Amino acid sequence: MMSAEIFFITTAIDYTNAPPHIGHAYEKVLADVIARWHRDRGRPVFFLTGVDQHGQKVQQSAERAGVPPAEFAREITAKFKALWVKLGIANDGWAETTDLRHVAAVQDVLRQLHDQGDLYKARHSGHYSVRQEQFLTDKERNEQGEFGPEWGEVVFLEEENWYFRLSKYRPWLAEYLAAHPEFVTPAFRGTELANAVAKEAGDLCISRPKSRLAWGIELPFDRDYVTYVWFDALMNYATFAGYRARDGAGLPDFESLWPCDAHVIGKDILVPAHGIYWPVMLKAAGIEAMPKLLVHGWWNLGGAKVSKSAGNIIDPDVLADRYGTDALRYYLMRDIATGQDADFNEDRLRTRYQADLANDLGNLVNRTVSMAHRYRGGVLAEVGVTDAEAFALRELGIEAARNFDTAMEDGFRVHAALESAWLLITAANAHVEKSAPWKLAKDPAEAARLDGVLVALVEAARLASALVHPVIPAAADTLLEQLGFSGDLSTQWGRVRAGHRLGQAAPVFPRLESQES
RNA sequence: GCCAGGGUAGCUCAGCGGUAGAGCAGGGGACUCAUAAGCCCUUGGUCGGGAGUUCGAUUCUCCCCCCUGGCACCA
Repeated sequence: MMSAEIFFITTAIDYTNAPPHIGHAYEKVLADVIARWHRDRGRPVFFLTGVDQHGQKVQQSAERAGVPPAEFAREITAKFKALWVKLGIANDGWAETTDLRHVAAVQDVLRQLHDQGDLYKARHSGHYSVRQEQFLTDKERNEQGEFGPEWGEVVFLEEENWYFRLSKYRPWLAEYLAAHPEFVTPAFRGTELANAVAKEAGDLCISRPKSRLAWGIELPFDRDYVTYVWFDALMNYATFAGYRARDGAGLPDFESLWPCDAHVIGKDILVPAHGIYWPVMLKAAGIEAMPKLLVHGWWNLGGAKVSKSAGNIIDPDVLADRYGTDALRYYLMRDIATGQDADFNEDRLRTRYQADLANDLGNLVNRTVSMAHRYRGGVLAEVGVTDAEAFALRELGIEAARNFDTAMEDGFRVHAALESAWLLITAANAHVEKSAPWKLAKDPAEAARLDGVLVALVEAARLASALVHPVIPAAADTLLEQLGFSGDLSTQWGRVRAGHRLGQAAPVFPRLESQES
């Protein structure tokens, strides 16, 4: 009953019409880092991610590939799952929208909304592109007022569809946003959303006739239709958290998870999907507790948006192979301010790896472990803080740990958190130079001081490793193992006990070969 | 067009009311435990332009200029 509140975090589910790129990877790593950070601090976490498998583009891509949509979606899904394993994404739940448990819950919600009068059927007529399979609006007309050749054959079509009474809930949403500035992080995205809500009008079309799109969840009250995108995709955050799940379905207990503490999404799907449709859907379904959104920016390439059509896709799988999972995770977290855009640059990745991971952190641990072995046979004496410099390092370590957590709590500013960890790492490296253990080792009268220096360095290296663990989990585990603190993720200073034995030193971040890649 | 973000050292970017910051790159130095890593010192900026508020503005307000997005189912 009084168990610690579970931190529930999700990512957008990825669309299975094409393989993953760097943007997908960034989002999952960001969510994973936040999840791991909570776990490392002892808070229970439920981390949900997954794939969106239905819809028109999947159906089209499948047709082009000459396979059934289910099979096509399954193949792409496998690529996503494999990449998440490779990148160390430690999700607790996995959402696939073709999952029958999801389908049943979605249909149940649709049935309720239908019963309570929130859905209605209406006839729409207009210009329709056969090639793009969508209705066109005046926005698609060119300067001459015509639909361009990119739309192919355009016909006038009349079609009946089901609509959700979004407009009915708009006043409620506007009020909710005004009263809950914490709904969206960062704040400026909240402003953007509020502006959009003020302009939003009309209802939401939520169906497609099966004659036009068969690959979707059937409307339980009108079997000629499937539900289109929103109720299918957005509901995943609730259905895979156990919403309306049957006993024994193998899903979590919804009551203990909801509301979601962070829906990690890209800036492109805040308005209108997650910022408008999603809260209104929840409200209509009778869920009062609203989730929170964490909206991240994009990785651009040379200032240009990454897109398939521009042909500048960056393959995270290749990067992970080339530099290692942790190096890629570190770069993705360090070189972007959460919420902002950044420019992806492989040279920067290499520089970050070399300077930060190999030279600063890796070398700190390596030289520390090495000296402990060389001067003390790998066993430390228990020594309190003996001199002013060691005391200053300890103070700095305590401050770094505090600042790390503050940065994470305050808008999930991972880049700032890492910066504070690196202040400690840099200070520890400086401490080596200032105390010059190699000199102390030559003077038996300085034995106690040498003990103190080694203890302080091990403490600092251990604390730094524990702090960065959420970002570079595998490497941090190895660093801690070398320091003789396997699995100790405490962010307290003062873990060394008398007789503490260190592991063996070995470079955790080998220098990059000078190469053109 | 509307809305938003960005314009800060050669490069990539933090900061956002109180004498301009980091990393990388460049220059110099002392050292040797270590992945020839690390440490110390250092060159370098009228913080896009203009006006205003203020004792004081890179930081707030207004105007303008450039770039990038969102407003259309691409993280």
